[in-house]
Parts: sequence; structure tokens; C-alpha cells
Amino acid sequence: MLSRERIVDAAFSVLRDYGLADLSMRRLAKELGVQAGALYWHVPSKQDLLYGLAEVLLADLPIAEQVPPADAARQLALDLRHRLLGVQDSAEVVSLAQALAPYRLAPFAELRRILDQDAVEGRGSRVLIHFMLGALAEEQTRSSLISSGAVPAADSPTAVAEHAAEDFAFGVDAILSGLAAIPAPRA
Amino acid sequence: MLSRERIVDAAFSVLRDYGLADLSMRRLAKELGVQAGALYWHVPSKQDLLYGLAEVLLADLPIAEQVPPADAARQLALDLRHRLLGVQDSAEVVSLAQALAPYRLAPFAELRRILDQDAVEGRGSRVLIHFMLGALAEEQTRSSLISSGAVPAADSPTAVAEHAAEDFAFGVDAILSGLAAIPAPRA
DNA sequence: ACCTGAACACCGTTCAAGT
DNA sequence: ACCTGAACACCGTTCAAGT
Repeated sequence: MLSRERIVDAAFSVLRDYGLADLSMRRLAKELGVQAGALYWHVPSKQDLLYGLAEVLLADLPIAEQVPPADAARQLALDLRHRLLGVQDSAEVVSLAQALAPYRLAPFAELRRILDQDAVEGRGSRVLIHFMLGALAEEQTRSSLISSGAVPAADSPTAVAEHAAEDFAFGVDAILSGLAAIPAPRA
Repeated sequence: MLSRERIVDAAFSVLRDYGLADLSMRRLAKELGVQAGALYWHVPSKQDLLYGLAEVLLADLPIAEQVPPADAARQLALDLRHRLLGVQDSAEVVSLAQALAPYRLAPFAELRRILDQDAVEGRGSRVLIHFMLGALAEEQTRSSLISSGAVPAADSPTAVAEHAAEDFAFGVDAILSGLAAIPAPRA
């Protein structure tokens, strides 16, 4: 029997093993041994399916409590990077979900809570979120361009990964430092 | 006679008037009164065409010189926002181009030059670029979701636009302030 | 209730053949 | 040199009909 959960799981596998370009409803149906139309009994649209996939990608990301907000945010950023780098094009999928329904994804709702104290509507956390997703999407795109041979690697794979990790941490720190310097206005 | 320029111009019009979802090679061909295959004599791929479209979208963005780097960056950010908001989904198109060939688009190359003094490889400017493109893509996505009625508007259109402008400037200022606080490491 | 079969209205890209 | 015609290998989504 088909179910939303089985469909989302199949989507996760195809994304991990083949990337977003290969993640079609028809491909998913083939993987599950059904006709393409059958998916629409369990899932309203591909967009909704991708949102569910983003939820799975971000499931159980731990949030540190009882620490300075900036430290918790920094840790979440590093955890997010670590999680997403394991699955091809995952930053793109999370970006789509966040664009569709801002702050509905749990880790981003948490980030808003700790960084913006429920003020205004997440001005500070949005800066960090856009940087994180943009940087990770670029990193994933470049690494698949390199491994497909479409573009030459400047350094060894490990050197590239280390460099990306440093750049990511640098950006996160710069943003958290800037947010501390320019406090959020009164709600 | 067809030409790369005429094709890119047609792409610009379709993007402005109908959005990225309607921007297909077949649609472009219809608009130009030719068969779809004819486009491939003048343009190697859709990806390359979108890159050309991004160049047109960013053409002649003025760069302020002879001022503090942060002021020049801030002005460029506001100019970029103003330019992109005039064309549906343009931030998405520019993002694709920047992912494909980082810093090949003139305004981003300039931004790197003034913010990172040609050090390392644009750590600081990347933070700003990812924020700008992410924030603008979200703003454009939300405004088309609202105008298509898929999602209800929280405020009046002008209030939404003003709010978005303030949030954008806030993010730019926070980032520039953070970059000043955490100077780029030695190259 | 759940799925098949088949259709509708599309895609990007290639390439022999025409002019 | 430049374009047509036609194909190849796909898309997301809908829906009558079957079980």
C-alpha cells in the first residue's frame, strides 16, 4: 500500500542518490511500482511533496537551550550544514520549502525565537537563513559541477571542503556579530 | 533574422510579463515566430540563455567609487533591489547565473573588489550576495503568491513593500557592520 | 478507498533535410 | 549559414474506469 510517508521516503532516496533533477513524480512512481497518477491520491502536488521532503531533511535538528542566543544560533548553523551536506541538492529543496512557507520549518522557527525574541517578524534570523541556504546551495552546486567534470577543481576535494567550512563559519560569525551591533528595533 | 540578442530580449519580455515558469525555449520560439530548434543555432543551451538574461538584468548598474567601501556596497545593494523588483522572478534568474559562474556577473565582481580587496576569494561579498539574492527571491515569490491569491496579504501592498525595503536595508547594514567587526584574514 | 490506463498540455535538445 | 519538421525522451496533473 502506498502512503504519503512511503512517497516522501522514496523522494529522499532519489534525491540522495540521483539529485533534484531526477526527482520527478513519474520517476518516484516507477521506484514505487505504481502509475504516476496513483501518487496524487496521497499527495496533493509535487510542491507539497518537496515541502514534506524538507521536513524530513531537517528532522530532529537539536536546538541548544540555556546558552547565549548567538551561541545557540551558531551551533544550529553548523549542525544544519553538516546535515544538508549529506544529501545532494538538499539546500535547494529546503530553500523552496522556506520560500513557500517561511518559518514553518521547525529549525527556522526556533532560530527566529532565539534570535528575534518574537519581535517584528524575524529580521535578524532571515539574514542568517538566507546566507546559510544560499551558501550551502552554492557549495552543493559547485561540488556536483566538479564531480560531473563540468568545471575543474581548483584544489583537492578535502581542501575545497575545508575551505567551504571556514567560509561558512566566517559568514555566520560576521552576521551574528553584525546583528549584535545593530539591535532589532522595538516591535 | 534570429540572433542571440533577439532571443535574450524576448526572454526578458516573457520574464517581465509572465514569469520564469512561462519562460520555455518553445514559448520563446513561438514569440519569435520560429521553430524551437532554430534557437539552438544561436544559443548553446537554456542555461546559457538564462546567464545572458541575468547580464541584461544587471546591465549598467552604477558603482560608486571614491567613497568608503561599505557605503559603495550599501548603495549597490539598494540599486540592485530597485532594479530587480521591476521584473518578476529576476532574483531567481540572477541566483542561477551566480551559482553557475560565481563573480562573473559584473556587479558582483565589483562588490568583491571593493569589499574584499581581492583578498582570499570574496568571503565578505559572498555573505552580502547570498543575503541579497535570498531576500529578493523571497520577496518576489511572496508577492506573486499574494497577487495570484494563493496566499492572503497581511497588509496593504504599499505597506508590504515598505516593510520589505526596511528589512532589506536592515540586513545589508547588519552584514556590513559585522564584516567591519570581523576583518578578513590575511590572504 | 485506492489504483490503472490513458489522456492533456506541455518540456529541452538533436538532427537530417531543405533553402 | 540558417531554419524546418520531426523525432526522442521526458514532464505534472487529471480523471473515468476498474477492483
